[in-house]
Amino acid sequence: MTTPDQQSDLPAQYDAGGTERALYQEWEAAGVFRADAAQSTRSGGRRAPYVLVMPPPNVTAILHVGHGLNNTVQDVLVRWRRMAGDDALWVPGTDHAGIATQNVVEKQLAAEGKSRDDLGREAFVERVRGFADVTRSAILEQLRLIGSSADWTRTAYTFSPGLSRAVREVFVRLYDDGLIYRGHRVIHWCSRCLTSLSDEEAEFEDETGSLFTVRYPLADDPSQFIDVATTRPETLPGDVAVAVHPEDERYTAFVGRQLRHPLNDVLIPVVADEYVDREFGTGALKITPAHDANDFEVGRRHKLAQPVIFSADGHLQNDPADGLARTPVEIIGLDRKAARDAIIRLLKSNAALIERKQHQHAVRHCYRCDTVVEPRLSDQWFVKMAPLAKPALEAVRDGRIRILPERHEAVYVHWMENIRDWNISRQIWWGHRIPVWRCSACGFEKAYREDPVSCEGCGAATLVQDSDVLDTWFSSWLWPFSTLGWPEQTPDLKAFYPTDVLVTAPEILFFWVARMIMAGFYCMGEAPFHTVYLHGTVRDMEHRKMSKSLGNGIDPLAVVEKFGADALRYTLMQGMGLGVDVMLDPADLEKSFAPGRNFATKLWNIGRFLLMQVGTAPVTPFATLDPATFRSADHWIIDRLAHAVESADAALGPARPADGSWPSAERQAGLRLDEYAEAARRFVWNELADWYVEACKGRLMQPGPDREVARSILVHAFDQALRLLHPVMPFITESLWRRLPGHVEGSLLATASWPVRPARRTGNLSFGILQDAIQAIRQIRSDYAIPPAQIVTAYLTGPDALTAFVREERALFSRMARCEISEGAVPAGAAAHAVLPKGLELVLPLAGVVDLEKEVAKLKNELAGLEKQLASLRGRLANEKFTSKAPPEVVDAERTKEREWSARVEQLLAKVKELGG
RNA sequence: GGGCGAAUAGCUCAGUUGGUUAGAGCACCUGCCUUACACGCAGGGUGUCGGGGGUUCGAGUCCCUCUUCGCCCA
Repeated sequence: MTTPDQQSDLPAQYDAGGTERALYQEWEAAGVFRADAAQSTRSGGRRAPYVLVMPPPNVTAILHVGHGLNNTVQDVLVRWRRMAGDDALWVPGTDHAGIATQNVVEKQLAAEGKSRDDLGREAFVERVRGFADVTRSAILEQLRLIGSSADWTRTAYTFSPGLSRAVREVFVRLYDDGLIYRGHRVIHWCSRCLTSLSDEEAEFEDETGSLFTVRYPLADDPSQFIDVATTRPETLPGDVAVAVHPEDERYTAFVGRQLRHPLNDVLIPVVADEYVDREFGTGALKITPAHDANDFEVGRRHKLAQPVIFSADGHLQNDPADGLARTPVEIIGLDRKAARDAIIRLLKSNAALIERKQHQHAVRHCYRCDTVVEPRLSDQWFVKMAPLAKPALEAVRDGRIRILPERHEAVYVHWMENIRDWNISRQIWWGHRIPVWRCSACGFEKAYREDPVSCEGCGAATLVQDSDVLDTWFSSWLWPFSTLGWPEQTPDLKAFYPTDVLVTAPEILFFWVARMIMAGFYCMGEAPFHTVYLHGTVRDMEHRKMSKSLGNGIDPLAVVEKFGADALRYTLMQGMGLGVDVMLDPADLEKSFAPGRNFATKLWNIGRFLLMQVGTAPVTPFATLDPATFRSADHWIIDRLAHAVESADAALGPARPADGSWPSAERQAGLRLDEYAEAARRFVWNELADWYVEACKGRLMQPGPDREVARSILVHAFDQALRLLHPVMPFITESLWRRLPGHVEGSLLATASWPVRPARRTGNLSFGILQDAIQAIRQIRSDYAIPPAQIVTAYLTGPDALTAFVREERALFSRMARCEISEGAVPAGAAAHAVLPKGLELVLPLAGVVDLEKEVAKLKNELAGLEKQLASLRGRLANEKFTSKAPPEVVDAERTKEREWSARVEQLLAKVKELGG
């Protein structure tokens, strides 16, 4: 019964803002998010470890809705497993983001009119460190506002002393194993960031450029020439040869002869090389070894010079080591764009430019600043990847690691099979400095775990440390174990490695995920996780990625502010099929987040009503109820609960492979967060609220044993529903759960047990008949526009067992259908008819309202559709080929269907006849 | 240029080894402020499963082909 106290305790509107912060603090204070290494089964404890490592956001980042999505997925998983009794750990942290962070600070300096060179390396690094220390915690703080239940006591940072030690340790091991080498190679160079980039950091963008045809005359006979096609005339000064295909008859006579370069008169040879594509352009290729990776290889094969004709910041020069004046004086010092225009002019004046036409091609850009990448010859440190890739490839092939959605596995395998060495040098200052020292006296070189004092080779104190720093990913690839203390053999490392699921975006499959797998095998001898879950991207209504430059982003904290964290989380999860992008409208947050907001409000109202109806008096524990005292609705809701728990479990799990490797049947199972959210929502809204709560309304008004059964089951079903929903809507469920009668002071839903599926009851499941009857009456009411306030009367015919059952539940029936059941004989005259399964019929005499013709037409319409289907079904059953070839169970099912349809056709025919149709 | 994938309701997507009258959410239409909720309740499916061909007793599902689109890689 309602008490004034409770009503004031439960405001009509759920106040997310006033609730969430306090609840979060309560969880943290209670240590809910802290994992205990000693409890892990790997440490002799009794709980299975379940571990996620958070993809570390950049220190420069602020929370965007992509982070919201990524972290909500992880939080749902970790909260689910925590409730399921696992030793659940979610490791949070941040990434020092070398190039990005250095760029931000350099911009700050530029605003002050300074450069990093003005400060010098040490002071600059200190300045960046100061900046990063301030920004680092901001995004983690924001993650708390969306409810992330990460273990903040274990917060990691790629540039912390501990993780830096891990970086140095793995560098030295790889160096000593011969897997790190320094190479003189053509790499991707960003002439704005002044650093090299890995293949992954130099991203392709399609561009419309030009394809130029340039004429190179023979040195000893200027009347003969070769026309060469190029997209990059600015590299012409660096040409050292022209290559043709050895089997290209057009050029056979030229091979071995000298050409006069049209720009600088330098003599260059014609070489034959199979790399040349005869179909492309003129079939002749200019070779610029220092500014094209393929040309570099061709140059090596033919022992050609490698002049570097661009300075580090992208201006034309003569290579000081080359000795030849290849670059015309008047264009020295021009940047690449100006150089191109100038060279085109020069070629035109020499009549050497033969043709210029539009050309579509993919051009690499710096992933940080979007500058066009310059291939450039330089000394860089590389990791030899093939040996590392081998076990990482095997693990995915044999199912120790699965990648969801499955199609990404093929992408992974393809990349791994064609893996290229990894350029890990960056010519910047913010990052882990390469721990290699070289003796300027004797040339001795070695990688050191501890800074050396003097040269091991000659004893002189002339060691100099390499000036490059490491690619940031060289620290993030250690993340699953460096965060747990590696290379120390810590209790955490023992208890929590390997981790379970890696949740991230597909864009960094190669950058990060693949490399983590390789590092896991190299350092730990074991895969770092058994599942890679690649989720979709948040996009706007035009399917564009959300980005700062487009201004189409959504601030998740604004959403939290407006609708609460639960609304944000639920909306993201319900819209997120496996690998499917989430579409949100930045211009209309109301509409975008309506699913979460509406459901949160609905849940609050269900709770409010249910708790008021049930009251505070003690409730009989569900487990002690005697099912013999259940009404049909009780059996039904328990059955629906069982189904909901089963669906949620099937959508989320299995949590891990049973034997260390995924059997093919489970390889793509689970992690359907949208299906989990929908299963829980359906139970709460469409079953518990729409039917069961309504069905209980009458029962709760009359004291007695039946009221106690209803109270008990209401409380039980709602308790289970809140548990089911807690991972996706942690705040509102927690605040409702503690108000349930019988709640033990101080106990938290966040640590309550995950629902266990009740045994499916085979007993009384006849509630469905009532639902059919109620819906049929509602439909008739709607068809004839009967005002809701008007109570109608129905006459019941059909098998005795069914009519008796409906009469037994007449109170519920009349409440939900607003329809009384009459005991008398069906009166003559116009009436509406509900023809239900199993021979049950409801007749509603609605004098003056029912249109007999309309009624007959409705029945005939249904009859026509059914007869058509039945004819096709009978045709199939009459086909001897079908009955002999189809599996017996299929044929049986079709026969059963034929009987049911026939019965309904009979019923409808009789009805039409009765109505004189 | 190479690889992977997609095309099902207005939108975003499910649809298991081929076997119900092809489903869900959102949107939409109609009627309702029915004593928790209009951020709600009740009722309603709005579809040539991209086109064509084939295999089969049976195809949204398998094969071929065409068209369109997306992603990754060079």
